[in-house]
Amino acid sequence: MDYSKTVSLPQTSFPMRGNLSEKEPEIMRLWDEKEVYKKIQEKNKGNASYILHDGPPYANGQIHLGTALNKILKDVVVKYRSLRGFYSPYKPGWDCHGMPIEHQVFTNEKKHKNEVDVSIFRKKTAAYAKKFVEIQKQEFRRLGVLGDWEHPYLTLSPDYEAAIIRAFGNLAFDGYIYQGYKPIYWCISCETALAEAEIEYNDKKSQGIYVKFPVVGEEKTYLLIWTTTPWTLPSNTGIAVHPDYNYLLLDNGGEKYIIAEQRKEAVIEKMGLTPAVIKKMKGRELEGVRYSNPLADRESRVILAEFISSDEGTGCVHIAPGHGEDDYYAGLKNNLEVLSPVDEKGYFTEDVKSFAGMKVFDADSRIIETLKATGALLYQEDMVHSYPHCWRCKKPVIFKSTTQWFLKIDHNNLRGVMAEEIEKVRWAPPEGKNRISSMVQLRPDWCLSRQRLWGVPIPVFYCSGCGKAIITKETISHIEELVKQSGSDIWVEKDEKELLPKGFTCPFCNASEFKKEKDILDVWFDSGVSHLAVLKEENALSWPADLYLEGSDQHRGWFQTSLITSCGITNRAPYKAVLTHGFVVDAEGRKMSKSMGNVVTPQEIIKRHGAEILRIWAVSENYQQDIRISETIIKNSVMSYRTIRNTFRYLLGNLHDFNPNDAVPESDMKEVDRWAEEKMKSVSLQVAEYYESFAFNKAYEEIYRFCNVSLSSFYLDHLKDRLYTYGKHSLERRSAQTALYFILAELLRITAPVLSFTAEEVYQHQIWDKKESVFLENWQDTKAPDATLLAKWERFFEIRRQVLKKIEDKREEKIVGSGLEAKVTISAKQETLEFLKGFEGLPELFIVSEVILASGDSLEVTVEKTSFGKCQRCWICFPEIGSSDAPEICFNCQRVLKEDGIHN
RNA sequence: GGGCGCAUAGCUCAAGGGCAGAGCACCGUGCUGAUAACGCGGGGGUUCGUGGUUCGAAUCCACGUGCGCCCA
Repeated sequence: MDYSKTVSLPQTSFPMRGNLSEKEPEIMRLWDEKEVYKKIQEKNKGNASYILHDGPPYANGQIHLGTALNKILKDVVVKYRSLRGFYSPYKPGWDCHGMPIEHQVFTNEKKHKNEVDVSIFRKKTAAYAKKFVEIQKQEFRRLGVLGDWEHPYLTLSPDYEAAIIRAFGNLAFDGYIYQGYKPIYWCISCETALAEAEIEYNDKKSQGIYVKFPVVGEEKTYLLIWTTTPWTLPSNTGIAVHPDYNYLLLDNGGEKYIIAEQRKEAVIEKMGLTPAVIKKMKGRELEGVRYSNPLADRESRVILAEFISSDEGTGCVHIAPGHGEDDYYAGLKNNLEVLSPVDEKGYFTEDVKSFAGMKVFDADSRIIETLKATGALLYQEDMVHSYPHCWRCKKPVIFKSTTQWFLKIDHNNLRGVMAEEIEKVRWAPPEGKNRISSMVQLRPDWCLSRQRLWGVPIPVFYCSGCGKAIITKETISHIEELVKQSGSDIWVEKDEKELLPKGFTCPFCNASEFKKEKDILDVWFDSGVSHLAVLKEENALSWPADLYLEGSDQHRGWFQTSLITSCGITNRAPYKAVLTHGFVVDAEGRKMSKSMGNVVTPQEIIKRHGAEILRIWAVSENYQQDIRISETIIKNSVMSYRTIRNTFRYLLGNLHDFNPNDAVPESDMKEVDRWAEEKMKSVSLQVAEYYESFAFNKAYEEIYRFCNVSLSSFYLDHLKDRLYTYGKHSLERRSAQTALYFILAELLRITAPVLSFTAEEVYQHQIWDKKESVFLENWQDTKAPDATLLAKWERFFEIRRQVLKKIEDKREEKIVGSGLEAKVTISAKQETLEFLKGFEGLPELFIVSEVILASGDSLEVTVEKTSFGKCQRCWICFPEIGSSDAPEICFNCQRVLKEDGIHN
């Protein structure tokens, strides 16, 4: 007889292979159709809330692995919290204004800033941004991220823009906003001021020149300076020396030079000079020394500064406060004049007589010629150095001074408030606190002005009568209202009369004619007020956020801009905790770039393996460092996915004829089944702890090891006999199924935050009572596991390992094949024997046919081939097999067949 | 150039002064009632390098190299 027909083998329609790239979209449809996200919120409404505020990705281009990683991590956090019963809505957002989009649309249109109708152009940039919002939205959803995708926040929506205007107004009323003349990065090609974030450093070829600045009143005595930007020399209004350095007066046969002692060797060697030292003095002694500018009819003086390098130059530093940040601050301290005789396109203005009309970079060589001609040039060399470039057009930028709007960081002790608030925030990893602290300590005022088209206008009017800037409660709330109704385009489309309240007159001079500001706000201001525009505006959300979760670059970006606006307006940080992750790099740890050809996209991984694999990758790496990705790493994720999937399949398959009503009370369960439940509980608690502390890789590993080690290699393997060959309704089989059911339900819940698609797929395959989605389940508050029981079994596993090893030895000797052919003899001390006797069914636990216990001095395991015959039904060897009572199958199986009504 | 951080098996991660470990991959093997599945066993390490502290260093210190982020 074919006894395989009489055993209870696993049955399930849950396929072994995931076929994820096709299956996942089906599951997404299920989530959509059943409105799972909405129902999760309804389920948890009224409970304690946990708000993760989404940092808005920039609505430009398709998502990359970095954005995918970020969204997956956020999703894990939110799903975990939601399963735990927290009210944890997730409202995704997008950053929609700004230069990259503007630049892209200009490129598409093949037009320049000055050739477009601003109003029409802004419609195009808006359309462009919205297009990518849709594209990215689909891509994010494809990752399995649940959220309020129907109602995301967009920084270009009228409500949001109105919130920006209001935030700017509030900061202005409190005195944080001022107009300043200050050097800023300026791209002469894009004709715009650039934020620090818009700068990238690349190598640039420059002329390094050594220039003699004649000391007034001293015959043929010169301060020797070194610069790599000759064009800034006409704007020189000071020379800085370090107060503590030694300076030398050198005699080079007629001419005398002043340079720092530490720079002497390097400088004279380069120029082949052999001067004599006439005098040595401290830098501070030089303060106030007057000199004349070889390129301008101007006298200036020597100042002191600490930032002077002893590694390059001459120790005498050319200061042009209009063309450099250090220069600006040094000048500010010493009351130096700020000159910036350069127009928006980078041409010298009439203020520079000899070079007016020349582009600054072109002027370099003319200036060098002039210096040469007048004998002011001592030395000249080509050099390549790291120099700031525009991130868009990749051309070198300049420092240029213009009138701009600033947010003052030291007003109202804002810097101090920020420092205090930083202390209260939980930074993960903790290094983040240090990082943002030092940045906040050192950061300059925030330049908010951008000379661009695509953004929120700076809501300021200038009185035509007195020229003063107007920012009043009246004007701001009027503009805010207009923007709320019509969007910020109204600023461009309407004239001043229409943008101001009826009959508005200048509070300073009563005039009634005004000019509106043309600049727009830095796009970082947009996202920097999201906590106000989104968290404070939406009833469903709350402020401050429980968590911000972004890449570590946002210490300088969003974490900081949000902190500034929040502390400025509310005196508090907008977040309670900040979690950061590193950057995605290739297999060798190098960053991905098109030119390196090492870019991996989420789209291709999803297509080949499914989003679930990407989710596994995201959580199984230690995301606080750089996160590598490669074929091998993805293969690893695929393999571990299969293991977990198969575990689920096996659980489902062995529960096909089980109903929760069949569950056996705990007191009637076999001890090993109780062990399995206790083990599950301990894993579950551990995993919750890991989720709680954002240690997702540890959570995943815990789950994986449970499936692989506890279940697959021991518990499920040993259970086969009981599940397959015992009576269908027997207590033994039901006891096992009771444990399996418990484990399946628990495993689904703890796995769902990560393996969302698969958990849902499994959940839908359950045949008993269930909710519409696994995400509508509630995480059970697990009781502490029975530690004594777990410890007892740990000791058993030690012995089991030795038994398995001995069986393997005999297998190599070709004495046994299957473990069921083995007879195991364990000799040990009495205590150990007693311990082993405490286990019911040792042969089943070792998956062998015979276990003999014998006393001995120490633990010793011997294995031989059993002399019994093999039962044709359960494959275990029994002494009765071959006898007339049991020619083929064992007594147990005979009884089972009778019980189950099967006759042979 | 400066600040912050990272570096342990082919891969992902443990061990934070006391024998360098797990899972995967790989190799071998068993089973054929989880079968593109499952079980068992095995090999695999200059703990990035150099120097120091220490009875003892992957671990602490210094310097260096490589990589990443941020800044100049």
